[in-house]
Amino acid sequence: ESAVKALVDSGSLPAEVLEAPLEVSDTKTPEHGDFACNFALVATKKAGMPPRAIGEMLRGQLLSNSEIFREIDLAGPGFLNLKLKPEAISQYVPRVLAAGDDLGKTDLGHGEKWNVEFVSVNPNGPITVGSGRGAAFGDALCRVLDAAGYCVGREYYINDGLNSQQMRLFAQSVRHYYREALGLPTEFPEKGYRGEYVADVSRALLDRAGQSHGDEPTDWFQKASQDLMIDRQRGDLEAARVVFDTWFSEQSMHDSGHVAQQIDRLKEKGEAYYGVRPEGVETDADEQEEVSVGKEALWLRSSSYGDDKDRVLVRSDGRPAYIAADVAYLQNKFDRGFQKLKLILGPDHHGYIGRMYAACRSLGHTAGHEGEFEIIIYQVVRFVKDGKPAPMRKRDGNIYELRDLISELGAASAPDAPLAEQMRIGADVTRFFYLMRSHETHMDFDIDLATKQSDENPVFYAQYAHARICSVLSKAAEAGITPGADNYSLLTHERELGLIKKILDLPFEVGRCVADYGVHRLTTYATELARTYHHFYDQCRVIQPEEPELTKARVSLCEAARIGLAATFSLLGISAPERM
RNA sequence: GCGCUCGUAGCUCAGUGGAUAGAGCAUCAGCUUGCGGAGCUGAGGGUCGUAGGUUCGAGUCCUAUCGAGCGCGCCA
Repeated sequence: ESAVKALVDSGSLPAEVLEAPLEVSDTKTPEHGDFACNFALVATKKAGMPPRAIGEMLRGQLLSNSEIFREIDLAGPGFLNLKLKPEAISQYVPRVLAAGDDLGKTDLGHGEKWNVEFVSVNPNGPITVGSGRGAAFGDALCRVLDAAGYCVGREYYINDGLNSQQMRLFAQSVRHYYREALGLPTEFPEKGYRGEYVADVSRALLDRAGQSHGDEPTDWFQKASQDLMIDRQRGDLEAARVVFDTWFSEQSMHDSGHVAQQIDRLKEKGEAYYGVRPEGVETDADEQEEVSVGKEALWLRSSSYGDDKDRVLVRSDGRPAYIAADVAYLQNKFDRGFQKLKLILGPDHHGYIGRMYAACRSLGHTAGHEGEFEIIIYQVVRFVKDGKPAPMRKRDGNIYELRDLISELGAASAPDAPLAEQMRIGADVTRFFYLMRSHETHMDFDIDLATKQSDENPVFYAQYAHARICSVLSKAAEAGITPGADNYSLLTHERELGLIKKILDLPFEVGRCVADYGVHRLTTYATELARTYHHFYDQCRVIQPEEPELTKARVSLCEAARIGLAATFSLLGISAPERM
């Protein structure tokens, strides 16, 4: 940049070129040097000169007053290929050692308070493999945001509203099994929940609360079975190493009057009105009946904030609709001091974005990628098991649970290991597989393949590199050599320098993940870093008694690579084993 | 019908408007007096769905179109 300025100052280039963006990027092939600069191409129009002429001037300027460039080539249509002196690269090794576990951390976020809500599965079933993707993605994103200097609150919203029809149906299903176990007259509710876990809940209820509740109303069963289900969900998520700071109850906002308060506020602001469904919109039979009674629902003016249509806030029978609690919940998060709200939702929530953004705007807040509130949708993951798609619905009783996926993958990878070790490995593999793909792309998760081929799993490839380094380091330690060297300029081998550059990419990758939430890049990075280490290891023998200085420098580089791998694993929520 | 997402190697998928589009798996051929061979080296494999457009330059941005998935309730 200063080189460009100098050229402008000296009159060689017109001032307009300062408006052109200056970019320096990695190169794809080694012969293109360490970094490439396309400025000459970008600036050619502004300068009114051919790109190669600009490039030549820039090259001369950079070489004349720089101590870090070894060589600069002008290539192709006008790329500047910058080659750094080895010392300029190797000097970063001690900095990585000094950073240690903090490698990759930045202060991009300046401690800004962010709320990230994810998973938030209704408390009427265990965590499924479908929600597992959201769990792994949300958790990894939080880890990345933490590392980037944001103050992150991880939140789980419990849909425990007593007016929820789904939850009432679930409670009635539990009640049926409970009464059945006691021999009381009962009938399975229409469209009730049939999964095995429903009977589990009723049995747990018998254990915990005793046999005297057969005549309790649905409310009682809803509260009791919710609590049991939430405990189970929490356990499922912990098996995947996903933990939350806050488990927030929807019902608590109804109880405290917060929901009613926010509804009143919207009415006062003129954001809501009483009325019947607009003409020309289809209504079903039940609704016709209700409307004919002459009662009116309260509508939110969401269409004036970008939504397709207005939404019912309070039903004509006086019960608040689901979105009322959502509005109140949004406001509640802002009231708790969060500056930005992120909501991670599954692929069946596309239709949700418009109304939620509208609701947010009606509260006087901004929404969207740059706004105070943003919804991030992850795409479907399809599971193939025993050669056919695995169903994940809750009501057909055939649930594929996240917990089972973890234990299956763990058991397949290490059949002889103790259970705890299997669960650790299973969590590693499960998380890595979920995170390998961009959250915004559809993905297939082939269980048969993941279990059969687990030996050649990319997660083991990366972890193996870490274990290998640990082995080398302990071997070095036996010989009295620990990380830390006097002369890092001995690191001049192409693969040594390549490894250092790859380690230094980590903070850059973290920054990109924050920008577009593409945390899957870290799995790619982990694989690349592991490969770069294997390449180095293959050609550069680390421990050489006859070369004590070089050995010390290389041991230090090994430690730097270990730090880089461990930091990446930590961001992904994957373990960094010292032995495999 | 409307909206969102996706379409890249046999399969699953990476790819920051840049140079010869990459990885894993699968297939084939090699590498070990030595620090962990769960590794390394090499080969084959591509009309980036299709057609236009934007520009010095498009897998990437825009438009259209075809195909696949998901969503569109006074359910949550």
